[in-house]
Amino acid sequence: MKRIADSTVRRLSIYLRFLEEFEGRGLATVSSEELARRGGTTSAQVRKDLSFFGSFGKRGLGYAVPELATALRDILGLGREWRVVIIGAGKIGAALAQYRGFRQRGFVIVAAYDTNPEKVGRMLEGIEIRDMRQFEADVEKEHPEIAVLAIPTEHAQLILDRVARAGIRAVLNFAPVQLHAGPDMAVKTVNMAMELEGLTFALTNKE
Amino acid sequence: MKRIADSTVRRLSIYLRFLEEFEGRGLATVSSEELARRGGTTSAQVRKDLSFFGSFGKRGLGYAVPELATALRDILGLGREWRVVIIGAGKIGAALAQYRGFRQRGFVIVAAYDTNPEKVGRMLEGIEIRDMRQFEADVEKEHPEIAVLAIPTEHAQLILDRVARAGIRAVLNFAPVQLHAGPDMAVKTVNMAMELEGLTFALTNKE
DNA sequence: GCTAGTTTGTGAATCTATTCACAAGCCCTT
DNA sequence: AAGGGCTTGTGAATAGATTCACAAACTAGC
Repeated sequence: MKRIADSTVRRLSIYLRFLEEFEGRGLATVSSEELARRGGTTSAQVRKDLSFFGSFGKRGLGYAVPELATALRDILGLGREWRVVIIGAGKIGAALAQYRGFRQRGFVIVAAYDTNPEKVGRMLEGIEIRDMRQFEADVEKEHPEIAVLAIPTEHAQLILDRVARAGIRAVLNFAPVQLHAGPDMAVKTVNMAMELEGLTFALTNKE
Repeated sequence: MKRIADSTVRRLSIYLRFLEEFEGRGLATVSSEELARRGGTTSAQVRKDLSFFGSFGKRGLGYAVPELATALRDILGLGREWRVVIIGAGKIGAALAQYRGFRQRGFVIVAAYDTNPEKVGRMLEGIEIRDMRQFEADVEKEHPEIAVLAIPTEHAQLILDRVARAGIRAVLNFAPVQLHAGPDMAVKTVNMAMELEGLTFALTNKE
């Protein structure tokens, strides 16, 4: 398959969100124009994005809402459940563990891990906190597909390597550090400090 | 000033992080090649990024670490303190309130706001939780520059409008929704569900 | 079943970002 | 002070993403 740009995938997520809203309201069809307005882009962009994956619309009419939603869920891999482990049972881990957006989208958090013996054995928002030492054994048994790193910067690369060796191929990283991984890994970093710096840059260099 | 791409600003943040690490280790100079390797880009990209803002290096030698760090802090607007308010004293608000990366970078969280009377008056990680009803009056007195939205999706656009009307020009949004704001506003959205969807897309469409 | 009014799908054109490639400048050695 | 070895800064070339623009395909009204 032709390589799809990251920005395209992000927009597909956005479109899907609106489609689900429309689905809830019982709307039957939607035009690229309407999706574009809501998503802050252009109708040509919407059509181009969709055209990478097929022909979903009817000329003169638009897109059938439930069908397009299903198609997008398929494309994004959301037609199934994904098992997620959270590594790091601190405040960020807790915020993620209770985040409604995850379960809504089919992400099931199977466990949290920590090295702190004070925390191991307790619960984090209803999720069991396990000893990081049993991580590899658990992964072999339970086969989670995604790991979320909510740990201090200094351990992030080490833990990423462990996660990769254990066989998990997708990682969402919240440590404010650039991680390096092999080409078979999908790693996304959410760096809140960096986002804030984008804002201060904008404030500082305003016209 | 010529418009600078978002991706360029992100990379400047990354370079700055490495420079600060090098500064701590007492290294005097660094080459674009070295910065590129650490930051996962190319040396030409590093030099091009910096060239938008001036000439910071010495040919044959590289960049003086402390000087370049200072220059980048200046460019990114990090040479000063920024006052931040957190709106929403839930789990995400708590995670942000205690996030070390912020204070390290000169971001001072002056207050958190919530509408829940149970929470108002209590503390969130050492930060006072105030009634959202006093938000506008407080902003007029204290002039925070940045608002962080850690609130449910359904209120996000309404609160953004209030924040804008109160005179705050920069917003970091954690609600998983596309927000619309005037051109004088700088709004960044961190959408964790969307990042996860980028991962499931990668896992699903692997070669 | 014909016409008017829409809206898609997609090549071509444009715009933006990245990479190439090399002259110019600096340090160090001799 | 001259030559060799690096590394920057930057136009030119390339690659990538977005927008334009229009033929093709559909609906509805008559």
